[in-house]
Amino acid sequence: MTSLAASAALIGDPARAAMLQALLPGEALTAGELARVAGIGAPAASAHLKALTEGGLVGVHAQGRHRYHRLAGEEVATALEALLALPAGGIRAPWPHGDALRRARLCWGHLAGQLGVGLHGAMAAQGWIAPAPGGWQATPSGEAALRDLGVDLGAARAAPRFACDCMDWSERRPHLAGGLAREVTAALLRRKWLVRPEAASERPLRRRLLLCTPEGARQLQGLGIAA
Amino acid sequence: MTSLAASAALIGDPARAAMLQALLPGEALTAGELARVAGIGAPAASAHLKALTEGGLVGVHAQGRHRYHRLAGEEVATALEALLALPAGGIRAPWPHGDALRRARLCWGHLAGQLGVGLHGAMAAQGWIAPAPGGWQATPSGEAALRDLGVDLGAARAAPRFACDCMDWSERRPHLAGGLAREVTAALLRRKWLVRPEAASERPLRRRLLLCTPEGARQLQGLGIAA
DNA sequence: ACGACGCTTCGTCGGGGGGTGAAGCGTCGC
DNA sequence: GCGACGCTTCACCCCCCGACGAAGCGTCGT
Repeated sequence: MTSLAASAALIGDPARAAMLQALLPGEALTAGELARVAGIGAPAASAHLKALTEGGLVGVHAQGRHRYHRLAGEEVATALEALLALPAGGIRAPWPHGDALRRARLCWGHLAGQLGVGLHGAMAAQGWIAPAPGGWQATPSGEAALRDLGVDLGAARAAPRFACDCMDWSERRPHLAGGLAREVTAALLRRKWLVRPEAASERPLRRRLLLCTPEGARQLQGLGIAA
Repeated sequence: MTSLAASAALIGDPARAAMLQALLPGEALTAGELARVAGIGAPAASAHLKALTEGGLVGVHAQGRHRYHRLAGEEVATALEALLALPAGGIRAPWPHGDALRRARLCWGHLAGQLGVGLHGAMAAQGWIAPAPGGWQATPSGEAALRDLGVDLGAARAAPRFACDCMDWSERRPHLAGGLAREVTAALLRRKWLVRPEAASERPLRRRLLLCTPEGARQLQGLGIAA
């Protein structure tokens, strides 16, 4: 079996693909979480994760009775994103976890989903951020606008990365990540433009759900972010 | 089935992967050629090609009783290259077609394989070529050196693309493509540094084999190309 | 020390997908 | 027009892979 076929076959199983997609944002997830994401039982998930690990696509880190899995490297994320960019039969498969999660959710503490991608585009379009080596920097006018929004730029700069792209698995386009993205998200939550649902379900994906308030929708639309 | 799993599963079959790999350089191949490359019968190849076409990975062009297949687009090549860059079990699978083909072969009329990749690196390292939008340009000193080699730069510039990168599937690194690469290869063949084997086998891959003469190995080594 | 919990391994089963051979269809060459 | 040729479709078979249940192992909480 050639290397190409082996790698692709590893990703090509629906359960493994769901796991990898869940790992794409960079978070490390436990075997149980990945089993629920993939919609399979623990034994099947264990077998899949073993295959992914032995295939060099996933790295494992044992911590107590949990085993945390993450993508093995940058090339793996690159390959997954390249595959996500393919037409795949021409029809975008419906995302099984509902529209709400696709609309807005947390990804490493920052906003992802339609709103995350929209926010990224709007910030770039309005000149709040400009490309910089390894990511983005804030422009002077952007700093002023962000401060008006209540963003703590000092906290944002304290993060290891100020602002960089993070592939959004539901939108297939990058949203903003890094300290800036986290602080912007925090500011939007403080302003109650976004809220976390009351009863966070036990399902890991649901725990990341964000809801956009009517006031938030109005304000974000005013900033040029498509509702 | 999510889009990721569907695309990857399409590539993940050994026969389909072999076909896609054969199409990676950009050449259009007939169903029969692809069947031989994949080592399967015509019916199986037909089914695989139908799946690849319906999946949007491959495009078809009927010409007489032949049906020519090529990769559907740039994104497909990108995805394949990203997958080829993965460790795939940590071990590079042995290339079943022998070392000779990996060492030097034709790819769209230009040199590929170890020598192709090495030539590309040497030309860049010695400042013969410099990055340009969409590919490479020849520097003044490079033009002189190339003319000394007997390269017809006029013919090279007449090609639709002068010089650009082409992913080398055996080396996993780019070699030089475009009009310049084709003319350089022609010059090396004229100088008998490279020769085509006497009896070109009927197997399509063997038809592209190039052999490096002792004189050629010496000369190329003098140019900084690893033997 | 005991049970609860997370995860893995083993054994077993079932379904789907890839393979071939035979047949059918359209195109090329004499 | 006839066979040769390239390719596709059809029917069929078989193997492999992924699912689950039960059991085992190690870790955490009390």
